Amino acid sequence: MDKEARLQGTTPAEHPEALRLWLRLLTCTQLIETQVRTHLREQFDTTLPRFDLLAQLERAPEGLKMNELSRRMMVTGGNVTGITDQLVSEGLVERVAVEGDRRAFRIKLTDKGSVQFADMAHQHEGWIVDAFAGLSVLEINTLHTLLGQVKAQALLKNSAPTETPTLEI
Amino acid sequence: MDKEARLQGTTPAEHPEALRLWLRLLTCTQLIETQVRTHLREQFDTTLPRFDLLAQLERAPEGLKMNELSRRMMVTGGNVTGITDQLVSEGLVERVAVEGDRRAFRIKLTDKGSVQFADMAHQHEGWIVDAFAGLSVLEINTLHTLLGQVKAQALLKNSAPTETPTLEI
DNA sequence: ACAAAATAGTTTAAGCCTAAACTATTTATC
DNA sequence: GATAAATAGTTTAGGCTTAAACTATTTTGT
Repeated sequence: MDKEARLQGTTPAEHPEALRLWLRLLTCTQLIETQVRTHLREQFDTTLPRFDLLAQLERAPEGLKMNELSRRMMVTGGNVTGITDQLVSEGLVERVAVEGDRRAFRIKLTDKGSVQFADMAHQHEGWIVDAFAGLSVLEINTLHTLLGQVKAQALLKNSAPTETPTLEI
Repeated sequence: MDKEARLQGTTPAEHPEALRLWLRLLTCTQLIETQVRTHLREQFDTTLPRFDLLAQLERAPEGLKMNELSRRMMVTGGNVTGITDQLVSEGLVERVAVEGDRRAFRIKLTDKGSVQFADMAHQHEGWIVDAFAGLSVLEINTLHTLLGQVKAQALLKNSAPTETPTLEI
């Protein structure tokens, strides 16, 4: 928390627009997330974090190390350990030893996991398209661009001086 | 889940923009939320759900019933029970009997809660202003409007046929 | 009036998530 | 080479969240 940030932080009720936007952003995310969670539970008897982990692995055919998964999913390492344990016990992912570093290993999708994820991902895309069905492609892209600026600003603050999360593609 | 929604849902990889936007929306919300949680913990030794509950009460001087709090906070009743219990034990809110309905009561801010919240809310606004410091007021308002359309669409789907959440002001 | 249904709120079991402390291994430094 | 520091991952304690089952009370329908 540097001095400039603290000064900004103490400015009172001067920008009601920002607060209003934040509440709306939160509402939108929460509404869509709730829908996705419900669909995942009802149609696939699974959860969003499990789906997220599989989605990360699907884009990394050679597998990912735990700390890489943790960074990309933007959650703590301990959290990834727990979710991975479950997916391993369900036979959807596996831990593979890393050559030359006995501390680490890579998490990889199994064939079973790969098949199962493909089905879920297909449905998932439909739910998301539905969620934004009220917007034109142009509006969607405008939103994406503006949120890009929000993201850039947030990354400045969000410590992690060495690396940047890549939840997104 | 009506037939039309299912048909839309099965449309494959036709709108990559929607998925991309969703991931970015999620990233932005998560980054800002993490910052707010960290600030609340470090500066006030409290949590976001506790802050949220107080914020709802602050706008309702006459207090709110549990189901009303639950609806506005967009969380389940059981959740509100737990958070309320803590805030009661900290002396920040109180349960007040409702005239003529022995099942219900109102949750109200205590004087202590009111004072404590005022301080937090002031800081909180600063953190949020900082989070959107990369955008002009015009851009903030554009985002707000576009997200309004997202919200409207999400509310259509999000069941709750009788009432609409009001997390926002 | 009374039984059935609805409503207000709580409890329970299970999963998610975090920060902090921990183990094991590797890398850096002298 | 021996020690210190850094890194990879796990464990632990505690809080958040949910869905479903539960208690108590009120409303509805007859």
